[in-house]
Amino acid sequence: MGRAPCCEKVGLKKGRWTTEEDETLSKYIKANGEGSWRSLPKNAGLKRCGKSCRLRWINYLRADVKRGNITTEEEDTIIKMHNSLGTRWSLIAGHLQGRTDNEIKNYWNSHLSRRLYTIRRPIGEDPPTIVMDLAKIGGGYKRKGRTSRAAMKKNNINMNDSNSNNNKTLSCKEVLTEKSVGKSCESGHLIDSMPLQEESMRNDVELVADLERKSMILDTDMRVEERHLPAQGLSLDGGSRSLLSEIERSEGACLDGDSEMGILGPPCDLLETSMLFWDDIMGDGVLMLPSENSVVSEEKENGASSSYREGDMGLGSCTKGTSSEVRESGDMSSNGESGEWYSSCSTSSCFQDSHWVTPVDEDPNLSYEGEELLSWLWDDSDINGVVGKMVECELEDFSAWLLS
DNA sequence: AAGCATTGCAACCGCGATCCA
DNA sequence: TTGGATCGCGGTTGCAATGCT
Repeated sequence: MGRAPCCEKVGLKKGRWTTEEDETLSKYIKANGEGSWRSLPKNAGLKRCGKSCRLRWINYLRADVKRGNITTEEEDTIIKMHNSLGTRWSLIAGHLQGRTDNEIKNYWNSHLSRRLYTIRRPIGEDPPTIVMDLAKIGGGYKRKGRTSRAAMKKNNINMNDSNSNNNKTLSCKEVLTEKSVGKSCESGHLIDSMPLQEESMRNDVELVADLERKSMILDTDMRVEERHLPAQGLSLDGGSRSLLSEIERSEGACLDGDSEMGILGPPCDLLETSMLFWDDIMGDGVLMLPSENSVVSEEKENGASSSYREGDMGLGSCTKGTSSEVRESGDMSSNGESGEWYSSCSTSSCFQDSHWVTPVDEDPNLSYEGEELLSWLWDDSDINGVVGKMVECELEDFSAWLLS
């Protein structure tokens, strides 16, 4: 026997709520309080499912629901917390007063997940993981379809501002390797349609770096031993502490109370499989290491050898598929030349299973050579060739900046 | 002006967690 | 202890609105 329906569906209204329904629901809850959602519609005289009533109340009718644009500060918080928590929207919403999980989820799916794009390298290859802000990179990207409602209200959106200052525009088709485009993904079609401005590259990289630096700082907040924080000018506020508690609870098995780094310290022998992140490139000196309990899988096909931590894919989920599947799914990683691609969701994949964080200056072993990194960036053998080719747009500036 | 493509977001759905008799 | 009821969450869908051709 299947699960009983949450409510009697016959005769119930679905779809958008009317003003009258909103008023009825609001009046009833103000008079009787929240709860008893199953019986609420009947008692209130609404032809709605109890779940629908609850959703409507929580997301829109409650007095403390904050409407309007997500601010840049809120956006930062969402990005940071998503890095740490993944898609635990209700938890994230708990740290944004007046915002609902549904709103944040929608904002992420419609804005941030499209904008932030992670290019990652299988571990074991001294890999940077680079998060690129496609919206920024594609400064001249013209979107189709509706703009945000908030933006429409303001009626001042101008997606093409960056065009005006650029002399030469390269299409991404010219910039990306054929192979990369062929293995493009959801973001790929975005790239495909976006002109890439040489002039804006440096600014774009800096913007992304700044964005990621902020994320990294929060990750540092959450994961590094607290005694390291003052040296970085950081401290744990109340929200961070509670968040840390959540992380500890959810990742209990990953905590290593005996490690020399304290609450979330890294065993040094994990350095071999370390992952360098964008902030490393930026010189922030923060190294993230994989979690101890991550599974390392080996893929050796067609002569290509690489390893991948399956746990990287966000809260334990990992999908492996063909390029066409990846194309549908968003972020991606290659396992080399095997033709198989791993898809993941959003920037969180960089962090969620990277449980160990330490300032580089705490450990002299944690270093890398900029030249090697640049060499890797130039590698045209797989997806990273995308980066190489993008860098090609402004190689001199990028090289000077990278090695400075 | 019409039709199509695309987006943003409200709402729905299924399922696991929790409550409680 | 058990099982039904309820809650809460995250993923997904549907569609109105908008821009582009």
